[in-house]
Amino acid sequence: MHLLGNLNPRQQEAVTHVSGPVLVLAGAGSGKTRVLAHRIAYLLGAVGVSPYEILAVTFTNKAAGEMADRVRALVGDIAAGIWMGTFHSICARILRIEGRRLGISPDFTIYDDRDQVLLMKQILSDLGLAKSRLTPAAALSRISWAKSGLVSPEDLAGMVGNPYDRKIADIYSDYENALRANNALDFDDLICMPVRLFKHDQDALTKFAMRFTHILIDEYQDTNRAQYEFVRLLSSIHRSVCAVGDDDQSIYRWRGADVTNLLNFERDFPEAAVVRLEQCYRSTKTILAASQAIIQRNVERKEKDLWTENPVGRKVMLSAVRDERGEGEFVADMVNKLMEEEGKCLSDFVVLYRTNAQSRPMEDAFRGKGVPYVIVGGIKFYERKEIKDMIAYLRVLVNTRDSVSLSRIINVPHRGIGDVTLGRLREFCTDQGISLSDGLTRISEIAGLNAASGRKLEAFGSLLAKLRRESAGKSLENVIKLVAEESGYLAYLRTLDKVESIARTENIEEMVAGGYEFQERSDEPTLEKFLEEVSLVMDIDLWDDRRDAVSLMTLHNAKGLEFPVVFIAGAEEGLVPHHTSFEDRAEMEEERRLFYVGMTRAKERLFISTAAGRRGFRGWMPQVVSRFVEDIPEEFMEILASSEDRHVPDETHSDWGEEKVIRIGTPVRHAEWGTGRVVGCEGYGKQLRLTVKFGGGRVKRLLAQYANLEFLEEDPL
DNA sequence: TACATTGCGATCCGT
DNA sequence: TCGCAATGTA
Repeated sequence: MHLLGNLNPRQQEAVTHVSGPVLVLAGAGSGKTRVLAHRIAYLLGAVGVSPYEILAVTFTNKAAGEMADRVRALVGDIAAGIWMGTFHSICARILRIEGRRLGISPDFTIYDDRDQVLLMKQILSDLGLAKSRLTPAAALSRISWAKSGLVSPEDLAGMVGNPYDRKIADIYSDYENALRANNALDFDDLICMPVRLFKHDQDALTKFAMRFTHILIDEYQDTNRAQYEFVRLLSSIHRSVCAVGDDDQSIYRWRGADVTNLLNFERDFPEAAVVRLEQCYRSTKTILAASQAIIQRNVERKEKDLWTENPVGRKVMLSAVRDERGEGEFVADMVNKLMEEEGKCLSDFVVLYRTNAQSRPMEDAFRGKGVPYVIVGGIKFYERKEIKDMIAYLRVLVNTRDSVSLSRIINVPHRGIGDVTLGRLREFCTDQGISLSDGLTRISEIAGLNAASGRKLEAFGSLLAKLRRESAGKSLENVIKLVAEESGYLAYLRTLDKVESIARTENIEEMVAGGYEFQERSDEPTLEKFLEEVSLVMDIDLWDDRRDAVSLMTLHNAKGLEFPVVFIAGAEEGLVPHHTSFEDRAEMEEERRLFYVGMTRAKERLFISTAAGRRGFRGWMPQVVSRFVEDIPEEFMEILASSEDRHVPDETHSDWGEEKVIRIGTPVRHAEWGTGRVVGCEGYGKQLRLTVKFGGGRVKRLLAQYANLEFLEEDPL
């Protein structure tokens, strides 16, 4: 039958075991996406399950869309109506329907981190903590940790022996009240609130737990406590959960993900079948072996035995470059070379890095060499100032209680309403227990307000009333146009200098187009749904993999993707592993998994580059090769010598002995091996180790102190 | 009281 | 490099 065609026996088992819980331990490239798609198709086509009964959770919205396409290709339109999406989008959907049971109005706003910080600043200043060492972001980070672990303010306050948390608990409590007053939810709320609903409202739980006879969850290793609880509750009746994941690819611990959800699946569902997918269809034998050598150094992991029938392929290439510019040039040159010599096309390549800041020099090199590229991530479209402003207007139209958005736009464009006037309005509203929006209708009652400021507030109030009146019944596209025009925002942009003005006006036009596109595509093209989508889109969702360009993204964004040729840039101590992880063994293991995820994205070719130094915000910093590279056995790796014109600037030196200048590319002579070149440099001081490539292709790793190397001033080659 | 300017500080990963 | 807070100016 075609629903099982081309699946190996393990995969078939994962697809056809539909009578109870299944844990699918899926190694990198083992075809888990196919398994999930086939399982859904099998449920619909062979078992006769209604699409209405299926809930499928994916890690990105993009993955959900692709899953839907694959299922449709297998069984056709009977797949329509499946609930498929990320935890956040599925939970938002549940809350729009059932939120009222928790006192959440369906027109709630979703606050992103910028909104959260603005709200938190207000709270800290109300508590007299504005000048304290506690930053809004730090408080929010602790609160987010609590929420994603389902820890309430009371729980947090009760945690013994932590005075810091006692203080945070008060802030947490105020923060929650403020969110409710604003009719707003943060990202963590989207998950916790349905959990709270299901725990306290048996009717609501029964309704959904009865409905979803089959639940599938991808990337289960990266679920957090709240998401785990959500799944546990929803599956409490039918117990038919199919969890797919790989503990070696858990890379979101820092965001509250808890890999024990995966490791303890069999404890939670003792009747579970466990299927291991260990045949890798993606990578060459060499890439697989090299990546296994690295991940096997982790202590906290399940042992697995991945294998492949793919060819041996080429060795992993390590390129030692001078600095970030040299790295960019190396990658761009190699892209050109492989396109010319091996017939690769632009979309075959991806460049992966640890931090978004690394994209800049990479872009410069690509632009300089005329290689088309797309960047995934960085500054999001919806985070641009003018777009956030427009969204704030739209939010205020939908949710009149949203004071964070209202504060954002009350003086944008300039209306002569400053901090003092806004402060008086805010104070009045807090006293009266009303929203800022309601306060605008009672301006005459506000104490200490001069007549001019009062009139300005009045004018802003009537603007909002007018926008509300005129937007009623209009299409999404026209509402956005209306707001841009009537608010004076477009006129304001025209007063800016030319370049700025044009770029930002274009962004607003792009947003109008986005609104039009949304209303064409969505089955429910409301302003609420549009704002929800805008809040929940991920950078990777917007990435077009068919576009004729090299992709640039972070290692995190690469999860779940694959490419014929992968470049991992910045394989250096401090980047991967990131310096913030040095002190913590668990975090270090996560860095290793991250590097592993990057390596296993590659199908045919894997390039790793490492720079001798980088120009940071404090000038030139010497860099050291990542310990992960060190763990790749030499038989799987080939070191590319750097070209002759690459030199480390003179200020770079080891602190070993006298100040010797060690450059990538520095010529050396050894009594036994003859002349060669430094192609890599690791460690500091007495630990300084050099990788030297000698004539005849011999590569030696040497402890510099004892190597008896002669560093040559003149290049003999 | 609002708005422009300068200077400083922080800068991982992201729903 | 960029965004924001303190400071200066209208």
